[in-house]
Amino acid sequence: MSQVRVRFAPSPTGFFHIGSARTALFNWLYARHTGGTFILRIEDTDNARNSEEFLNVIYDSLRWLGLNWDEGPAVGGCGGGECGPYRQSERAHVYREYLEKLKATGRTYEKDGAIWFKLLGEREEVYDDFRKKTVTKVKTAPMVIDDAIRGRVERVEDEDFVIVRSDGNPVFHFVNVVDDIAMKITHVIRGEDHLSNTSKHVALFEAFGVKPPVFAHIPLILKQNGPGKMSKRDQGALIEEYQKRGYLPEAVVNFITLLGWSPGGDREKLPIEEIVTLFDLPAVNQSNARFDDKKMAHMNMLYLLALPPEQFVARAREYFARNGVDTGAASEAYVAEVLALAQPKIKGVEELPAYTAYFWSETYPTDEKARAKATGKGEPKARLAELIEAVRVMDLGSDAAIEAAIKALAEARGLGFGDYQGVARIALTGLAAGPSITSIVRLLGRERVIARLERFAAGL
RNA sequence: GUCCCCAUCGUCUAGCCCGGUUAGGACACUACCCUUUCACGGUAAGAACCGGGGUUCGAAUCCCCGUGGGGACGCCA
Repeated sequence: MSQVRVRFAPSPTGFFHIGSARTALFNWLYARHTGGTFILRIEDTDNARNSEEFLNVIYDSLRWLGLNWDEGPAVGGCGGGECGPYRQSERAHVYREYLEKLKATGRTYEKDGAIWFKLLGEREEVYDDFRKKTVTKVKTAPMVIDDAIRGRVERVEDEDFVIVRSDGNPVFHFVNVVDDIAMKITHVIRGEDHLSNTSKHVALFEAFGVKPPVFAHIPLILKQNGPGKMSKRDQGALIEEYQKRGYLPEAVVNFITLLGWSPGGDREKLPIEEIVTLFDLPAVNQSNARFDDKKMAHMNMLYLLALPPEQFVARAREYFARNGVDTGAASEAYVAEVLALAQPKIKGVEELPAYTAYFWSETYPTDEKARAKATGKGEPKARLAELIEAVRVMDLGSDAAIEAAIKALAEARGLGFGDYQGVARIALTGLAAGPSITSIVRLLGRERVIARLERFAAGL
């Protein structure tokens, strides 16, 4: 059995979206599963839409997701290889060479300054009512596509098509096939939107006298709301966005793996090594999947929860730095402790700034609804006054000590812990929800706690 | 319009290939439990085999038709 060689061939014409990410991922998984080679090829044949910025987004997103390429543009330790260059804009000489080969077989002709690929068969002029023009139809035998996911698919290709534009630039169908031949690609794993193109590609492979690779057309990702496939403009479509929002790449990878593939049974969260072991083409679904941001967020939470605290803190710090979240004069240890406290409570790192604001500064927003609710019943002023007195002499050395002190206070008055917890929380944090009140008191320290309680009581 | 692909809870899916299940899990939603708030966790509930024909003792599973969804029909990729 020859070595598996797969390629991911994006074109840098826009931001890197989730559909591209999954195509890249499935190619990568298949390469890793089979011990094959994962090639990155940049399809930047001149169309005036390519940009260096988008190219970097591709590199950046792939690396963030952990999809390292074995051959391709040399970036950050990835890439290199025998079949370069890997940017189509640098492969003009290859296309010229293959074009000559094709010309020699008599399968090309010129028309309107462009070079066309000639199909074999009887021809007739037909008026196409849909496209409102006369076209030349060719009676050809159906092209057979051997698809690892869909089985045998037949499609009739019945019109010649352009392979080199009148400006001299070769067209996608041509360069795609030429590069797949030149790079010895064995499996073409791509989105189902290419299935209809595949008959063109098979015709080209045959014209070159090359056995076509195994095709594997994976289902599309549909937009969450409304009809159609996910596009770059849809909510949650861009990989960059998850990166910015502090999602864990492992979680994103795990989630998109599950869009169109399943390890079988009840399992969903599984380490990438295991996905690599279990992944195979025939197990890929044939039906399109609708994107679901809630489930994505849930997967992220699962990974966040499982992260060792030091790692969580490191990621959170990085997020803070990137987003200019100011932790004031807080010490490293204090910041780490606050973040670790938040880890099991939040769904995503992006919630952190709002969730922890009161730990960094004396000016933090107050949730007025929560304030009204917390102070609307009982005797908040009295509870606050009692608490202030208690805190003055309280042992703040541990959560347990604080808890014991508040419980003792409550008991002495025939009240419950909750009678103090509620007002204390809104006074100290401005929020209805958060970490345990004992931890908040301990971390804030006596002075700040008393000051905040007094200030809050004065406002009642 | 033509061609191609697809069809299990609202969503992602297991089961389908190799017919016999109380059709399973997860997200979301609801209730309850845990609890010091909020989460997490736990328990429970609701929720699906697109329709119609076949084949068969028996069909989610095999076949056909319909319908629905998606894609392609560029000198874009």
